[in-house]
Amino acid sequence: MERVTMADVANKANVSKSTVSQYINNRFEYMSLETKKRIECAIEELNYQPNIIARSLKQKKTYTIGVIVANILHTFSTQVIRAIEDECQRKNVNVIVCNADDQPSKERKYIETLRAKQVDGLIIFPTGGNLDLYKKLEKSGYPLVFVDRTVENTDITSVLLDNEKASSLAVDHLVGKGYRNIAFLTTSIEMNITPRIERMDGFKKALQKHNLPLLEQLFAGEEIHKMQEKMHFMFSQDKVPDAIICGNDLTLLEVLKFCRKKALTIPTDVALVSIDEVSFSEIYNPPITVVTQPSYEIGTYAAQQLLQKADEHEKTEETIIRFEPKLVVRSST
Amino acid sequence: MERVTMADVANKANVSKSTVSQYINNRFEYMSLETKKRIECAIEELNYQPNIIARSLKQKKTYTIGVIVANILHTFSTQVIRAIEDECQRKNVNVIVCNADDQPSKERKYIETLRAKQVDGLIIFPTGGNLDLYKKLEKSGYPLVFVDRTVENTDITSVLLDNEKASSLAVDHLVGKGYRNIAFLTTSIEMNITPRIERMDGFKKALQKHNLPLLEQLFAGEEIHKMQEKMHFMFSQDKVPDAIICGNDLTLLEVLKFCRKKALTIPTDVALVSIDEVSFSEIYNPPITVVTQPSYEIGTYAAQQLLQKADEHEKTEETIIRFEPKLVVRSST
DNA sequence: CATTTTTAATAAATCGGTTTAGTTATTTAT
DNA sequence: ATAAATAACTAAACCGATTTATTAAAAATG
Repeated sequence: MERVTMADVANKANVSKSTVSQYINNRFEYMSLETKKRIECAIEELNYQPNIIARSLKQKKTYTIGVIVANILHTFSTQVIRAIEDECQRKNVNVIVCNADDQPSKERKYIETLRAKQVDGLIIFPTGGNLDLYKKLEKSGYPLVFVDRTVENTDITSVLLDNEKASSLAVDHLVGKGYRNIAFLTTSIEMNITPRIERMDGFKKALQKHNLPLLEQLFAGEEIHKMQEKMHFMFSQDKVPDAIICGNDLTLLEVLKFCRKKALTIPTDVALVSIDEVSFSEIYNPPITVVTQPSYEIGTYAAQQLLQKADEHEKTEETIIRFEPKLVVRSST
Repeated sequence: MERVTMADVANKANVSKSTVSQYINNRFEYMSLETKKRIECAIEELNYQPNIIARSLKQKKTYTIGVIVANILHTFSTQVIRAIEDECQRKNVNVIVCNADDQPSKERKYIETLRAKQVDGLIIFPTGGNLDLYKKLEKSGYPLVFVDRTVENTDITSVLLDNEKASSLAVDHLVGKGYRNIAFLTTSIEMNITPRIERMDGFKKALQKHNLPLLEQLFAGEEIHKMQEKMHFMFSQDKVPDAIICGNDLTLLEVLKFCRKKALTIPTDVALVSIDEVSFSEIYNPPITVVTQPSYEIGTYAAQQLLQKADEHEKTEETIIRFEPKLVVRSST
């Protein structure tokens, strides 16, 4: 347990700490070959490993970034995180992931502890509930990138999907297939969460584009545990939907649960399109048509943006970067 | 960006750094109420936040643990991680999660960088490929807990499922339902990975218990990308399986893919039991019978064990802790 | 009133590195 | 032969906290 320090190495090799430090940082210019070898041996023998904490303190860099995800349960979140981690590993940066569980208070706490831990920057899937903090971070020039969602009244770089287009792709496809009573369902839109709002808007615009009526009972943003009830209501109206667009993966699960309960056959009783990919879309009976996000690209791009900011400490010009959704047609439509 | 330090607060409040430190650590005993208030104000005004890096350096504690998961793609892994994070949050400890991607070299690298980062302990889903390092850590008394897998020739605390029982539950159930040609399929068993080996063994023992023959062609541990081929082979033999036990969730996905390709109806053509829960088991057509692990309990327990070791720095007595699997019968059998 | 104890606070060492400004000794240039 | 340049190092300050030993003043005790 007794850790070996640089001083121990210096002693053993009969040089000063400074020289060992030079060695550790691969600055061999001012060091004889003989010295270099002695240090090498000492490190080997003592099994020395530098204390990164000490280095971080002096250098004011931790080579660590934080990721605060609003809700880790979304498949999209996990994929983006995966991409961020890969990109950071390439750049030799560590990642600490925190899940805010959709609670602004948790998000706030994580932002604060991660800053206290001196992480070099933050990638946040913002809950939207901490505008003051976001602004404070922005003003202080702290490296910050938003993913999946934007926050109004800030100029923080945000990397996200062209959500309206995603809805439009789904609607175009369904209309093309002859469906006319298209419903749109998503998780709660109370909190002004970008993708939900934009996908809903995109849905409405797309319906208008096709000259389809906008029926109140055919779209809803509802909390997950009230969704069954909501669908029950939808299907008890006179205009029963012949197709449903699920605003995200969690919604899809609820819709499938409902279909199973009501013994609705897909796609004959009702067609289904999910925005966001799910693990089982290909192997489900029937396989499910989805609009996918390029989540890996989004994550990679976000990480690159952040690392660039953390490195150069300059603002990058663009503030909102949109990625293109893609329709993958399967048998649920 | 210019960070406020304790010295700044001390200046503003007209006290020494020491006193501010006492304040930060809630040791108000030797401090007048007046001083306390002055410090409070100064902190408020300057918006001071302690630098945890500096604290860690002195205290030799980072209040951070590392989790190195062999393969993050398993549902089980993500659930365990979730539990670990929850437990650690309760104890005000941060978690850094790393994915070794089943590669011992990556695992080694992560162990080393996390140690260099001075994390207070490690929870590892071991790849099994770094015995020397495991032993070194064990010998040095470094807090360490294994999850999901054990490693032979070490006495490192391991928290895992009673895997043999899991297989036995599945077999008992299938035999009870009248299935006789039961196949067992899992991902590669080359690397001696505990759950795969034990589940396979459990499967064989259970067959023997029921006096069923052990047919070579009805069990396999195969790499994921060769699995379709393997199943093709299985189903081209004279004794075609009437039931398949999937050794884990990734295997289940492959089996379902195969069933879809070959238009096999579940459970009439072939019954299915999956060891490990998946997100879609309830909503699949048909819903899938699974043997679940108490992954949340496993994760919580592992975290508790580790935090205890990190705190008290004593060995806990038990080395292998097994949790009970549970059969959840659905319509795939 | 002198002495001890308690209270309230501080100076300085420390953690384990990095970095800057020197210091020798040797070599090269003048 | 002397000055300048270079090679090969090192001492000491520093990062921002914690902690130990110490001090000065006030309060309690005999």
